[in-house]
Amino acid sequence: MPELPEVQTVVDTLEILIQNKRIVDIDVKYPPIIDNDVNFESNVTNQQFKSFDRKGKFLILGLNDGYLVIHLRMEGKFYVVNQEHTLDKHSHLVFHLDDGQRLIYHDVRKFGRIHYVKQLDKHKGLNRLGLEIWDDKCNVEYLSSSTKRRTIAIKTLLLDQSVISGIGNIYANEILFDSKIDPKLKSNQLTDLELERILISTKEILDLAIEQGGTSIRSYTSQLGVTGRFQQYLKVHGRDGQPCLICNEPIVKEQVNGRGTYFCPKCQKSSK
DNA sequence: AGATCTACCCGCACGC
DNA sequence: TGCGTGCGGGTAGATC
Repeated sequence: MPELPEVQTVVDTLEILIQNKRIVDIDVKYPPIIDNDVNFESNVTNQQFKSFDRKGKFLILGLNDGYLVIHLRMEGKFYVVNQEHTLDKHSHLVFHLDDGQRLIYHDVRKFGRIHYVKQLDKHKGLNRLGLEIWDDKCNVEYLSSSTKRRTIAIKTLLLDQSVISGIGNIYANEILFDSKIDPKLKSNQLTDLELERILISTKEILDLAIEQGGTSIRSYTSQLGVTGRFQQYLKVHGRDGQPCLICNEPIVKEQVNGRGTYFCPKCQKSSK
């Protein structure tokens, strides 16, 4: 499933494949993918792809006028294919490009959303995002301003995109294992030292994951022919029942706020 | 008002 | 083989 590093991979790949290509026609095969009203096709047709960015897990494709703000959610992906390519039933949106190729939005579970906006500050989801981990302002003071008066589990807080943007379930599990913190610990019980460890682990893990092209789990590949290699670095996610790589204690899986949570009960034991 | 919780979207994978 | 259920990112709306 695409998380921040996968989205970055998609951005980088699309920039190479469709930079300056013009959209000559659009087929919307499954309209709920499009968040806009009926004007989507007329707003977007005849525009070129000019810029390629990411904010949190949102993909931002800049056009001559306005932007496509895209969230791939669980299984959204893009393919660039030629005219002969046969579309399967999960291809929901087709951009016909001026070089004869087609940009396909493919999403088995139809969870992804694509929104056209004239200005980026008009997009609700983007406006809600907190700082990126690489932002100089994303320090212990910033994080503790969120944690100190909140009682939700620290793992739930890490998944809150309005605090630090871009951390998904896989990485939240990996970050807390790396920083040896109990995922169920209440946010307001963490010390500044522990918050500092979280920030360091988050940066290290996301940097490595981006370098490795993201994580491919289940069916997800960011682009035909591109497969993430981060899965081989996963230390706890999906390893329930298997020995902890540090202490050999079996990794435990529990639900925390409805999300699958993997941790080592020994290494990540809370003293509180 | 702000924090937290719950339901919802959807289709595949899995287990009985 | 077939049916029920778990899964999950973001958001809307309910509830505390």
